[in-house]
Amino acid sequence: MTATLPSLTNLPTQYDPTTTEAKWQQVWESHEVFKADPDHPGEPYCIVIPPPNVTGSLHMGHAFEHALIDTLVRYHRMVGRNTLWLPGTDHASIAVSTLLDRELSSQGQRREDVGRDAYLERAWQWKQESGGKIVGQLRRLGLSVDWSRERFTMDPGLTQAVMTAFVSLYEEGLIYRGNYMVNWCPASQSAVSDLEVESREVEGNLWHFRYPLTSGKGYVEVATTRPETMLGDTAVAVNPNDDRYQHLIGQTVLLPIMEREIPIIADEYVDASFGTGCVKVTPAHDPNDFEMGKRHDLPFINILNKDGTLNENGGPFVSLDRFVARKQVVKRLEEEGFLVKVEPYKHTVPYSDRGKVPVEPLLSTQWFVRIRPLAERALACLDEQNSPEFVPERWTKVYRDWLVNLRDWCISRQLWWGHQIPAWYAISETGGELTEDTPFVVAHTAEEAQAKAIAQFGASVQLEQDPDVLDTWFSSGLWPFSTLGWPAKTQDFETYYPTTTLVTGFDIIFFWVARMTMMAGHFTGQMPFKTVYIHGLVRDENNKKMSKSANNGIDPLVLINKYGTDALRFTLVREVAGAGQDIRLEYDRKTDESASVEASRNFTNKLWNASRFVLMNLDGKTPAQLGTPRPVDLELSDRWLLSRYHQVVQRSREAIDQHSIGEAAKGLYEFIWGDFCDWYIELVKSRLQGEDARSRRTAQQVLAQVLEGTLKLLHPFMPHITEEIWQTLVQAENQQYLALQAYPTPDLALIDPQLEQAFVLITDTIRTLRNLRSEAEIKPGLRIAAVLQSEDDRERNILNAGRPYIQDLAKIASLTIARDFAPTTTDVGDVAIAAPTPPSIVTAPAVASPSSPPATATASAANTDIFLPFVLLLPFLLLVAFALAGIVAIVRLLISLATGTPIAIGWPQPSTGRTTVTAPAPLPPDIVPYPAQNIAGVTGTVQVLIPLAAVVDVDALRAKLSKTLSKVEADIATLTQRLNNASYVQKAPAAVVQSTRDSLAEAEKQAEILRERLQRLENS
RNA sequence: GGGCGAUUAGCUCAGCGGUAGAGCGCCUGCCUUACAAGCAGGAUGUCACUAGUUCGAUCCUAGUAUCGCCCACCA
Repeated sequence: MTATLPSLTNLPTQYDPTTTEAKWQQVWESHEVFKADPDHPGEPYCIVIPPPNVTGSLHMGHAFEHALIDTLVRYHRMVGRNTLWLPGTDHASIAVSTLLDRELSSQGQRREDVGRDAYLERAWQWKQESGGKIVGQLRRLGLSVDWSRERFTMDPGLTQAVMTAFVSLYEEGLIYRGNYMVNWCPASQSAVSDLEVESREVEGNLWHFRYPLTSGKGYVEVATTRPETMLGDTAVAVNPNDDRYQHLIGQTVLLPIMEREIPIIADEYVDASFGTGCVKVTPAHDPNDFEMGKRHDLPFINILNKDGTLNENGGPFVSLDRFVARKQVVKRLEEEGFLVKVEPYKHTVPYSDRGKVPVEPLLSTQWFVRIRPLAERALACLDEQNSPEFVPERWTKVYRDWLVNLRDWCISRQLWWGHQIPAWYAISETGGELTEDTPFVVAHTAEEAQAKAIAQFGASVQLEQDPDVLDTWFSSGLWPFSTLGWPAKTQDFETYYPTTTLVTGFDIIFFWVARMTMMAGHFTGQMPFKTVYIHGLVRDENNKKMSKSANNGIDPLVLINKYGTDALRFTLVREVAGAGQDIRLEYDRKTDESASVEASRNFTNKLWNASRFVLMNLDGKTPAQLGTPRPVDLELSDRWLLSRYHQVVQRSREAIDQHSIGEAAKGLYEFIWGDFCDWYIELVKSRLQGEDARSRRTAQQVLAQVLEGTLKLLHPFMPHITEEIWQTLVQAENQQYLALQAYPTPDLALIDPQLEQAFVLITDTIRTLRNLRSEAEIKPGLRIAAVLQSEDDRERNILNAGRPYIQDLAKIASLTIARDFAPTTTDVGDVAIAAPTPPSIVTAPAVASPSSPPATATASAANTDIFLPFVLLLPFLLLVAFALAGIVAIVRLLISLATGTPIAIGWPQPSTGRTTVTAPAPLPPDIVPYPAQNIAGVTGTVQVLIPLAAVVDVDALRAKLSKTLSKVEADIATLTQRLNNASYVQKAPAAVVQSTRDSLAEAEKQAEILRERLQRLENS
């Protein structure tokens, strides 16, 4: 047994998440509880983890995302699906390279100094040592992943998949190599993809230059934000329709400094209305100019080295850094009179995502994926089958628009850590050097490449593998199927592919989701997942995006250590009701406290203590040993709780099925804290302590049954605490886990809205009584008398059925339920002393329960504080009442008493149950005298009175009644107005109109009661 | 320049055509034998603004404002 059954009396009153969570994480993993089995019955349910970077450490985004995924996965596992959640990590080429390069440079070295092999050795060593950090931290989240299937993007199997994909795409002409303009990051000295570039708005300048016409007849004026690029200008362009410059087209200008004669060309790209309408053209350093250069067959002059310094084409500025050169170019142009003006100019500059420096558009030879065919296929799946389906739906458009505009993908990176490109160059064909024109072969392995090359170039061929590695996202794009064994047709792949749901953030739709759908569409012929659940970001306490650079991250481990994993997870998940919305996490950086996580922690504690209470009252029996309660034994509160329970079962399942995970979490919170703890547990206490063995047993059965079901319902959200309690509750044998139990199924026959509605009358009455007590400052422990009056038979029946509950929870010693008050007010004060001995039948309900001491005892206890003559007077008053009441009432009472027939109540019973009410009370007297001194409230059409010796504060009471009355009168006005509206009555649904009529009737009754109350107050 | 989201109690957020909800915070009273990480009671809102649709709008439509995000090659 994993959870020893603790001595119940010694269970701590505070739940300790730390040891409990560590214990279950260890047990689940070591017992391989979440190991998937392709032969398991049930429809497969598979999620692959969005692989975190090996460089990473756990941040709040991970915690949030994994909390969501784990909730889904655990739920579906319990629902009976054949479930696999596959974990793993991503090699993060650029991030790791940056890290290692920095380490090297701190030792005064560059990666070239140590060499590729040694560098990679360090990288792997680093991966072994610190790469596991994130995985260890993930374990603290208690995820139900299958660790036996953990993958890393550079595992042999996944590398095999990458090679297969590359070679196949190459052979199909979907990968090509060529000299094109790429985004060059001078910091990492590598090409980066369009996606790895972010635009930043900067306060820059716009420099205006004059380029003299070669003809000597004047100048053209151009403007630029990057003056140094003028060194590589090879043309000036104007719009072909720009009348101002028609005569210049075809002429030339003399490029200052470089003294190069360059043509004036006409190109549609130029916007005649912007600036002077003349544009300098630098085909090697600007994407638009590159296109113009191609259109007009201009020379491409590269002026930059890989590190961002100027090369030999930079003329006098060779080897200067690009930004130093910029200043000097401007200075020189100014000196030579070519600078027209400088104006401040706000514009966007592309920055490298990783390197955090401006990228340079640079011509270089790179590998590209021809993206259109792949994108078109993904688009077809989306348009024809809405696949994948995005939740929330609005992301579909974002995804779609991106695919439509997608351009070829540069996949080569001038780095060493990653999948080295499987292309081998026949350097022997180009004098032993690797040049742009060196012929090459593409192959899965070096051996295969050798064979291919020999066939092509002869036995003496010398090969050299392409030094570059692939963009990390190339391998990530294969993740949903490479992790399942592709390209091999493994059983895992056959069973779990395509996966079910991908859960990720919107920031990753382009990077990852689209790459996966494109790759999967091409290689597997289907979309890799059925749905994509897009969640929002976790923002900090100031609603700022958490980021490393802002240093505003909130460490999940700090909160886990303080409040527990379950509390943190529940907080994150319950916040997410509006799916896809960002969530804000409350946090105090001085104390590392979070009010919202604390609230969830308090909830775990509430569950813990409620469970303690149940366990302490089951006589050491398990739910199974106690068995299911017999329907005939179920009391009103039992049936109410079961109705509430089955409703929450139904709602939880529906909510999770619709990805409304937050709503499910909140529903469970309310059920557990509100229905189960605040009401049901309080209601059964007297039964558990009482002498009615059958009632006690039934209460135990219901408690046990509902607690166990609730633990199952809550388990996907709070896996540790529920497992811990459940193990104890059921005294689980070895290898039995809550995580593997069946998720509850609602029994719709037990959901009884009418019964719940009736119960609300009882709870509202209790609330009203408590309210009155509180306002009259009656001591909380004091048991008092109270009168409930309603003309409605049904209401009185309900109240009578709920009599023990009302007496227990509102601490009422003697409760009178009356149809009406006697027409005369009696001054009861003096008569009280002379009251005769009470007939025993009347006080029976109060005496029945040990928790309700006899009225006389209460009254004597009350004497010290508030004199309660009414209690003593009751018998006498009742005699008066009998006299005043009609014969009918007496007859009814006598019949009821004589036959012992239970009083039927006015709502339908479950088909299985007998129509009984267990409340032992006799039929209440119909008419009672009106207590002269009292405080009163109203709920529904029930008048609630507490007789007092003296009303403490008449003014306060009057004010309160007046306030309530005016509120009710306002309601009456609105409702009347609505009902007087003919088109409303005509057009609105009948049920709505009826409920309006009911509301009006009730409001009018309330008003009547309140007016009468006020009237009596004035008279007293 | 396009597109998206948000705007509801002091704070964090649910809700959604039929008389406004929760948690936290606040006020009052309680160590009531599961829980003070708790219990009971209480106060609090022009549902951003303006028009429209509707018998009826916090909810639907169209604008406006503020905040935030994404995308975009105007030198």
